[in-house]
Amino acid sequence: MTTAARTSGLSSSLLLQDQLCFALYAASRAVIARYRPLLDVLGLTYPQYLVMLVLWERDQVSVRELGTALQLESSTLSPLLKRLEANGLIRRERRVDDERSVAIHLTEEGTALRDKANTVPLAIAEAMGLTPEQHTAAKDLLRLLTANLTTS
Amino acid sequence: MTTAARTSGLSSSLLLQDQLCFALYAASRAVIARYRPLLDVLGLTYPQYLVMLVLWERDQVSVRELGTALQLESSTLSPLLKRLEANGLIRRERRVDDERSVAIHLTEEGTALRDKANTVPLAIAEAMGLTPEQHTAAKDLLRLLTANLTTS
DNA sequence: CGAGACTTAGTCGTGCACAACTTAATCGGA
DNA sequence: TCCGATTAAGTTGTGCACGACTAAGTCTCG
Repeated sequence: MTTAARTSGLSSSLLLQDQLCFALYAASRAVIARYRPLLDVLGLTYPQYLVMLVLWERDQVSVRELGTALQLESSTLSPLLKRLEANGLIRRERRVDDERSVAIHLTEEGTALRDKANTVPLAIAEAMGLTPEQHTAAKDLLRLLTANLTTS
Repeated sequence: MTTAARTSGLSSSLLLQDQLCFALYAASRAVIARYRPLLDVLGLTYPQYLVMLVLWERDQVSVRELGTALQLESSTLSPLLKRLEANGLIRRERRVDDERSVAIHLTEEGTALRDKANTVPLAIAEAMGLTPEQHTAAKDLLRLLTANLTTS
């Protein structure tokens, strides 16, 4: 343990409750659990919902672009996208200009689902029960953390 | 959208990057990805590591107690514990006083692994790159968030 | 031009995560 | 006492996540 870490109070113990990593893991699952009943109504899982968020924002994205946005591998996305296609929410088509690439675009049904999803973010935000300041602080800290962990 | 939410800037948009939930999900996976190479050396996955943390803290816990500590179902823990047992780190024995319950306890090998794991928390804390204040603030916010989400 | 390097999706295997359910043991009150 | 309710662990099925790998298309440079 470095002097800096010891004097700063940075946890280097093996106690579960000391660990930020566990707080993160537990919080993430708790949030997803809160989403579940709301997303069940829409016929979506949580990762599927995230894919739909990207598509509602910008249609016609490649699998690779989705992976960049969500930080997911094609080995995760390919089966997930197949399920979304089987459920009639998206279609997948090889790009004409680059046949390695697959363009994902919304069906009419997929586009329409956006209206039903409109109430979800606020319902979750309210269930989180954080003040606006806490909400912003948490988001900023988590983004910083992710950036630190992925850019080195 | 309530007036409070609108004026406070609480996100009710469907933009991926606005969402605390996504920041949380991405950060959690980024942390686990950082752990992976360190835990590979110990022959553990991340959830297995969490179980070992509990056992290093207090041996002889039931599956139920593990589930309470880690917020995991027996349907997640039972197969995980089987793998830990197959790897020689733990043993499972039915309690004599209550045969519904299974006591999990460390083997010699499982106990010994603790020494090798000692360097892990600090390595992760340093990779996170947060100041002690940010680290504490993040932990506190995530605990508050989890508490709010699970107690209502 | 043409061969090797690179890129893009996708498959496969392993290990969570969780809902729904089952089995077995224990408890608790009439 | 005994029987219904409760509790503990485990099974099964579905859907991520990710590493390792494959197949096919594109690029690049000699």
